[in-house]
Amino acid sequence: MAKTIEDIRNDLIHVIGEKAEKFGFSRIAGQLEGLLLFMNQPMSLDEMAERLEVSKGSVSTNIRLLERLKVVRKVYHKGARKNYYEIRGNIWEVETEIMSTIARDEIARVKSLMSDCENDLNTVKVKTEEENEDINFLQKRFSEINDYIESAEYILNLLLKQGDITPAVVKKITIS
Amino acid sequence: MAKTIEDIRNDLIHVIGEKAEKFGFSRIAGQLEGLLLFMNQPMSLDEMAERLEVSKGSVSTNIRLLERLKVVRKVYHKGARKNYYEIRGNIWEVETEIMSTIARDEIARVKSLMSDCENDLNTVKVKTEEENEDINFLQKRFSEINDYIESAEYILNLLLKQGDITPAVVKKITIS
DNA sequence: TTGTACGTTTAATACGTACTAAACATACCA
DNA sequence: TGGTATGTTTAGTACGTATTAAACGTACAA
Repeated sequence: MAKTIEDIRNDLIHVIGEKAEKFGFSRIAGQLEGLLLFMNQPMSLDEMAERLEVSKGSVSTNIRLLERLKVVRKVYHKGARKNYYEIRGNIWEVETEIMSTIARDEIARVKSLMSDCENDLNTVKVKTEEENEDINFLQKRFSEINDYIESAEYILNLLLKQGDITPAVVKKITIS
Repeated sequence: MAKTIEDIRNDLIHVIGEKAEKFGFSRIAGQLEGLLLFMNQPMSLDEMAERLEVSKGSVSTNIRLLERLKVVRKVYHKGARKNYYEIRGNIWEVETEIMSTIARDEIARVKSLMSDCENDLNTVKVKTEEENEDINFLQKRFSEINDYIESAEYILNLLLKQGDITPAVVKKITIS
């Protein structure tokens, strides 16, 4: 028995839902992204809830998460009280936006905490030779981490500086 | 009251533990990575369990996960029956290994499922004009996704082809 | 062969959190 | 003003899964 278009759409939505879970988002957030990616029309909260068979509350919460992440945006229908949402760009734009948001947040978190640890380490009163070795070792690690963070930021900025990255542009990336 | 070196090490282990959870690993897996990163000596299962105050079973399971991910490796102590583990490289090597593993696995998964969906779409019997538009739209999306995957693979291969990526090398990455 | 020291596996539990249903808030229309 | 249509918040529940404790397997030593 051949699949219908709706069957295939369901499969696609499911794939994106699982992808979302892998990257730390809820299943429904991913399914909403998938739904709007593979429907070529904006949808209301009620329509999305009905289509995915989930509660309206979940749709409300998760669609606003996607809005914050710049994955979807509201689109205004003339004389309609409902909110309609659509995907914000093509797949490349959406995915890189998500990725860079995750990366930026995590880099900021680690950076701040590492800085705290480095400061703490400077206040340690060294008594034994063993302690001294320990401190030197940790300082070597700090230096590695700082290098790593710097590199990650470099790549991130490189990609973000380009306004509109396309697959064609990506192939121009080289290590000279 | 100033912190001791062990206090600072605990903070560091905690940071890495949280990082692991953000990227879909268990807290203990991350804490083990952190522990071995910030101790400058190999440790046995029992030592790790005691130091982190977790069960030995958890350490066993999670350390083998880290071994599979090439984050840690066994190191043989002469005439010792215990297994000792140490971190497998510097922070850059460990982190990029983890990242590229995650990326490679997810790319493979999506690639295979998308291919299935594309095949299914070709078997759909088109009846209405509306259905035809739907199919064209989905095919446009497939093409976007394939481009995206191709780009991701390009970048991944670029990084992996270099045997030993260092922060200095990263700064040579440019979009020409 | 038996005992001991280790690593692994497993059954049960604990825990976080996504999700739902329902109450609530708000805006628009009659 | 009241009534209806919409979106949001929240308290409770369900569910997945990380973790533990204990049983188990295995290899070495005496």
